[in-house]
Amino acid sequence: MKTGSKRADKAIQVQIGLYKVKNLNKHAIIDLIRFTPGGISRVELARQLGLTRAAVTTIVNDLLEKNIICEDERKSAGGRTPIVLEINPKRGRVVGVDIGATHANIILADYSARVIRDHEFPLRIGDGPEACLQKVDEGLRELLAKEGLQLSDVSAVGVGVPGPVVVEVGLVSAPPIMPGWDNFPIRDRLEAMWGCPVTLNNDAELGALGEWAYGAARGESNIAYIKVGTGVGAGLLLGGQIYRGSTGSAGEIGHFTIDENGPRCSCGNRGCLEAMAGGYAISARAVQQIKAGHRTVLAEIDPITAITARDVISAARRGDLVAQHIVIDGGRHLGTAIASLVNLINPSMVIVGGGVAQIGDLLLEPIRQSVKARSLRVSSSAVRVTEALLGRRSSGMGAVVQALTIVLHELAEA
Amino acid sequence: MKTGSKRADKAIQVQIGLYKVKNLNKHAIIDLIRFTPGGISRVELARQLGLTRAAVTTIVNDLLEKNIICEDERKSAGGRTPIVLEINPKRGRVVGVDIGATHANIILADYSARVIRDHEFPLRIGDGPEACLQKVDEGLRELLAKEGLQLSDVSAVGVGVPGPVVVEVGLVSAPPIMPGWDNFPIRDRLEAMWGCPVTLNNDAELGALGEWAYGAARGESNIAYIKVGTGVGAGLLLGGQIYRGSTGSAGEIGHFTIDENGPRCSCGNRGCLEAMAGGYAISARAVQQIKAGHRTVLAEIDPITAITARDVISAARRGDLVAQHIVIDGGRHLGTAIASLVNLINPSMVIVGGGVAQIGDLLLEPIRQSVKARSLRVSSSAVRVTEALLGRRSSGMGAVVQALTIVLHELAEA
DNA sequence: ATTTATTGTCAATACTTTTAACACAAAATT
DNA sequence: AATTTTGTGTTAAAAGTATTGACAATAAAT
Repeated sequence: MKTGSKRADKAIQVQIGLYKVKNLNKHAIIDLIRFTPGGISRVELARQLGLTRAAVTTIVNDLLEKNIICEDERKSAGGRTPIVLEINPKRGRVVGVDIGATHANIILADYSARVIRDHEFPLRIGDGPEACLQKVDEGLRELLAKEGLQLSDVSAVGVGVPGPVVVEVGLVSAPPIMPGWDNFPIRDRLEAMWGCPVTLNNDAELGALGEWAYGAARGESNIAYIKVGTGVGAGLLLGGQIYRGSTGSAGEIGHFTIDENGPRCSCGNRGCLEAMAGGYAISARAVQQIKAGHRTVLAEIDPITAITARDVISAARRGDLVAQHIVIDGGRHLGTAIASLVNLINPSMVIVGGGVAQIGDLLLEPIRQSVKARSLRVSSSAVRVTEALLGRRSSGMGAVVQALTIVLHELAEA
Repeated sequence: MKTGSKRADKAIQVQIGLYKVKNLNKHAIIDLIRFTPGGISRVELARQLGLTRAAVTTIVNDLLEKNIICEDERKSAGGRTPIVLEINPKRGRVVGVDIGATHANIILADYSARVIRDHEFPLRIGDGPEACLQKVDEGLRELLAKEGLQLSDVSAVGVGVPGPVVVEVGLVSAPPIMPGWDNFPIRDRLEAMWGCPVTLNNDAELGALGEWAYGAARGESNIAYIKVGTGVGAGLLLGGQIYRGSTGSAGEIGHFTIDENGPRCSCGNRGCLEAMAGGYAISARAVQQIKAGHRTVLAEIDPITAITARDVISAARRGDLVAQHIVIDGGRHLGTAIASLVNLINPSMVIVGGGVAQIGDLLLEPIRQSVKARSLRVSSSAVRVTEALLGRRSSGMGAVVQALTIVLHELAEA
């Protein structure tokens, strides 16, 4: 019947969070601009969103007026040179914080998500929220000071933590590895401290988001980011959106049963992935190998109970055979779990990140082999298993994405 | 700035397929009407979709004019009696077909998805597409004849098959248990045979959809439907939508590795779920028990190699202890796989359906126990494990939902 | 009978998008 | 060098969809 008012098909695909659906197309345009590397022209926007050029022009003019985007370089084509639109980087700054089990990472970025400066420092999640958030606060102030900036120069902050997050409220619920944080009002506390909007998310989720936005998974719709650190967790991005499940604890593959008769896990079960391939399992395995008399540079560490997964990794990288075997075995177990994930989720990409992932193919190859062997051909042939392109910054960049999501859509609405 | 043209928040959540996003709110209203049991008033529509009553009135009037919906009964409330809107059942009929490994099920339903008549008959998927589709065609014609109807009285048909479906094209790709069907143009063939639109989907997906629309999972957003039959497969409904993965093969839990050293599976690996809890595994286990000298009514079947999973189930239901133990063991293995699914997906509900599921708690209890023991508390305490409310008709009703989705939104667009 | 609460409609208005015509710019062709 | 082709971006009028705010309808409570 009527033909008018056509809403963009892809608008729904493009959107990240659940921002107000008012001005759907305006938000879709913002997102398409920010997630297209090198900017995008009006015509291309129109094509991808199924809108007319005229409609795009009006919306774009509005965004230009508000100084959210800017017309930048030009690229040659067939006809008239298109004007490339980008998010205006000079408009302001946001911060992404990735709080891990043993380290925290703070990233200061401009509105087009370019890193201005970042800072990583040790921190023990077990010290509880008060002490940790204190340290993060200090770290942030320090970072800002180095750039001659103040907290008031930051428009929003995204924060990632290694536990199940109730996003709407901004706290973690029943986290396995964050003693003392249960139900602590993390977001509210930080908003009070910093005087700007804060979003709290799970770190693996943010890893997936970061890699999707600026890393290895650009343009993919169904991906899993595997964070291999002290624990093992997955962040899922399904149908173009972060998937959190019904209570925010989706992606907990650390306690996948891999061997019903395997070693005991801290959760009480046997043969959990974490008990067989996590950071603790890796160092424990090293100790065991040394005691069994295998020759390795790791034996020089004293006491041997102080051996960390990091030590094993770096020994493996330097060619230590025992360490390499430990890593390869870990990869095989990881692969078994990832194979199940691939069978269930059928992603187009699996990205391995986190501390342990820095070794690259030594870990990836056994994973790929297990996945190929253990998952259905339809799924395994459709999936690429790669390492995180953003390295240790995946989650931090995901946090930046979330911060920018708040800021940009807020600005557009105003 | 502007206030006008507010699109409904929930619209995106409500939508099932990816129908044209033009007239977004009209489609959202149709869906909300069809999936609200007992109908829904204009005011309630406005509330749930975030629209004004006036806007709803105009859209509803349009739908009334087109005879898609009707004003039906009335319910008392506080003030003026609301007028309840429902899909007009008299407007036409659709058909849902569930093609399984050993049986097919055809459902004839009116536009408000009420079953007019259904028909189940044996069929071997291994006979290939030509023979099977022939049989389905005969079955449908027979069914229609009994109601004095013809094919031209059917507006659309939804079809489910037990393999990975490429929905856009309407065929299966590399199905593990559908020899001869690979790349056969199922949808095109059926459309040519029946002269009406046909959608092809995976049967487990349809099970999830059917239970979500009219069964145990009404109102839930993240569910898994586990189809336990000859094989084991899961249908996922995540974020209110069917989730198919990147190549349409999501939900293949049949080859989850449960025990790295378990029995060989037809897929070449060891310890797959299907090899430990599928229909074949169950009957094989029964034979083994009989040979080991255990007393069971199943021993009366001659030859014992002819024992089917159905026989074991019915024996278990009638109290045979050996059969019950076999079922319980199967449930435990299923539970292990489901626990991994729960950890990864964090659904609010897991629905167990398919042939084997008819025994109820005898199978469900061991599943519940395994899930509770093997998945994180955050997730396991949020999930309810129940049996399919629609019984053997879950997938067929899902197919009806798909058929209606085509028809109703097509009518609304015209 | 009157008040109160809730449902549904109508006309005027506002906002967003389309339509259709045109201006602009660069490459390909004559 | 002039012309054509192709592609990009703008503008004004028209169409479509939703909001606003006033009002009518209807049932329960007082």
